[in-house]
Amino acid sequence: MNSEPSFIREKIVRLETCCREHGMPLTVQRRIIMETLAGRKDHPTADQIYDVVAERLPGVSRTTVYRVLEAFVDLGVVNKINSPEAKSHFDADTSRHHHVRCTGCGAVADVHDQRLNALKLPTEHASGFDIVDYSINFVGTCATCRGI
Amino acid sequence: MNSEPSFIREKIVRLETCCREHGMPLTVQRRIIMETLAGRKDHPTADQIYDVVAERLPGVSRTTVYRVLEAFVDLGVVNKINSPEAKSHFDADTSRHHHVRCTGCGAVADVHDQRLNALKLPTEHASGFDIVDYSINFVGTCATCRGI
DNA sequence: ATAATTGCAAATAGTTTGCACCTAC
DNA sequence: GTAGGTGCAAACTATTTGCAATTAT
Repeated sequence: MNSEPSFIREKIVRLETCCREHGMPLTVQRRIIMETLAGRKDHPTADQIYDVVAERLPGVSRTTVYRVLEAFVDLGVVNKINSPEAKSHFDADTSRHHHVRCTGCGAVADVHDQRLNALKLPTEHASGFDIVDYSINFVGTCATCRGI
Repeated sequence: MNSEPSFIREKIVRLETCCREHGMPLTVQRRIIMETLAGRKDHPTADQIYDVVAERLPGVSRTTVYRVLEAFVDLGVVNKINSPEAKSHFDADTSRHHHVRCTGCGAVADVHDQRLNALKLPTEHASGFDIVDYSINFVGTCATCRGI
């Protein structure tokens, strides 16, 4: 219908590089799963991605979607997001950013705020952890759940 | 063997109050599940709690442990912790604190640091969320996984 | 007394695995 | 050509549900 947005293209290019570096073939499945995930601003579950992918690629296996997403996480091109629900959510945006979760409906939105990216890492923490990164989970209520 | 540590007693007292306020009977199961969870510094899963509780209370049902923990979360006396694994972890410490997760083995430790509790909440966020709280997930490597 | 909770058994949701066939390089 | 990926069916893990029996207040 129309040409692909540039941020999706960039993600695919990065994936191509990554796959080549790791001797992993870039299959149709991998390409389409990445295009699908990169095109979304929410943080879909594996199953939600599967549903969309299955339309463009009839016959894909749910298994493949799970495996490919896991592979992307291992490659570092996709992040797995913690959620109080049982299922995993995925995010193709691997730059440092944070999330707000609505206590009402569970919706998640990104929080991009430079001031939050300068947190001083607690180095040499008491329990002996070597801390390298962080992300903040904000908790609140979304506009819909506040009844606005 | 010995008397119960005071922080466990305090938790139980708080639970008693909470149950009374909500017209919920304080059953043996609830008491023991709370004692078990409050006595631990790691962040056990429902199943891990079940295993311990089952020793003191032969015949408890796994179902009950799941239900009771969920009830505690609803009461606000226990927190459910997000984890990249499929299973939920629980924490009887509901004061504001943060967590570090080891990328190697998945171990989680608490991070208590006053300086991290003064973060300015992004109010009236672009996406219309009303933000009321937050917690920080640090990511790093634990001493064991660093091979120390 | 009685309203709520518990235990059981069975169901469900999400995810993983083993293996034969297929495909990108 | 060949290493690695994919699809299928079945297994598995974590969690939930309906319901009759039980218990705290």
